[in-house]
Amino acid sequence: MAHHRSDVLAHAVALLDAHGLAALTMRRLGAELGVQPSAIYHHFPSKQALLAAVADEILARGARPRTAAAWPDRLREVCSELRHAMLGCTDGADVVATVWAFGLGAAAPVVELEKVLTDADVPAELVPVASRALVHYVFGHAFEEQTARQAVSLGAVDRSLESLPDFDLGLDLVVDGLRARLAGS
Amino acid sequence: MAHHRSDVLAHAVALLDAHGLAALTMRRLGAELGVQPSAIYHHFPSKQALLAAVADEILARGARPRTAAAWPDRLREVCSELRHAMLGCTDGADVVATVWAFGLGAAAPVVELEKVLTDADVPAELVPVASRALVHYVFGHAFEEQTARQAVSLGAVDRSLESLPDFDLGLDLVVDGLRARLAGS
DNA sequence: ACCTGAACACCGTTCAAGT
DNA sequence: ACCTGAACACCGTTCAAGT
Repeated sequence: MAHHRSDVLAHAVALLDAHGLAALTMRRLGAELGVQPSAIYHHFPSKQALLAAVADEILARGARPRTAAAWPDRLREVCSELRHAMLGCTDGADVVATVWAFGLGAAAPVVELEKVLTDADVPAELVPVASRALVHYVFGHAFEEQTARQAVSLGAVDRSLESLPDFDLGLDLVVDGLRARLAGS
Repeated sequence: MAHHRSDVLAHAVALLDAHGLAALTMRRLGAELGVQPSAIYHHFPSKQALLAAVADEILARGARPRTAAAWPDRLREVCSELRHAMLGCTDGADVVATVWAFGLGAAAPVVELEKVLTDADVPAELVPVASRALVHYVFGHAFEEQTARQAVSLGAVDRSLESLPDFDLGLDLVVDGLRARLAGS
């Protein structure tokens, strides 16, 4: 039977979540779909394009309602959603951060952060810097957490995970820095 | 003629810098050394172990003298050195961040940041959070900058690089957040 | 100590051809 | 529109054997 782009994408996300990025292979994905590897190229021009769609799907699945009113809380809401969306899928942080850095997708969180900052009357020249500083922190934190957990479970390293720093506290450091800058202007 | 571990490592770094992570292959590295791929396993137990050594070497080559006295400047000095060390080698940010997250190496910058923070009488429970927030920012920023540059030069995407945010300004956001927290205690 | 040679179990991508 | 089958040019890793 014939598949659609959405079928291929759904199976790709399922494969990623079940067995990690190393297992998300055009050949394994083909096998999962009962199809030759080359058939996937009818739906996606390259593996990179497939991964970009996977990254967007991971973010879409992590969407949550917005409730906060004050801008610091709105920033925390967006960052927290981004973090949980990535942690919700095996190797999610790696995939999303890479796709975003390549400029191929996963841009929604940054766009939303920029909107929140603009709404908060943050000076225009500070908006891109601040929004990027926030996502750099979120990506870095989630990537470390996810990778360290895998390293331990693979037995590659005997690292204590208790000392993994608190996400919210570090985030507040950036938010507070921004707040201090606003108060001073 | 026989090679030493240091020869293999030097050729690995040269290969990475010249052609990127995708080209740093056990087979290509063997060819570069005039040796069978399997010979490399005499010097490194796995490619992961080789990459860990490469990451440490990238950091070692980027070492600079320390001159700052005040703790905010000392933090900036360490972060700036880390950033330039990674940007100084093709795919350096990717390699260093991944090795560090796996807990296999590249730990020196975090250790040094923790020392600076401790010297500055930052509360002990804040030291690991703050040092990690700083490296998460530096890794995220450098990875984006390096990856975006590659994407553009590969023609994979037509993204303006002018809007790449200023590194120091974003870093000051985190430092200021830390400063605000100290003043409040 | 350092390396060869061969094998095993894989990759992404292309492309003519089929339905 | 969606897929097959075969090919091309690769991967990391293991292991017995050589010097």
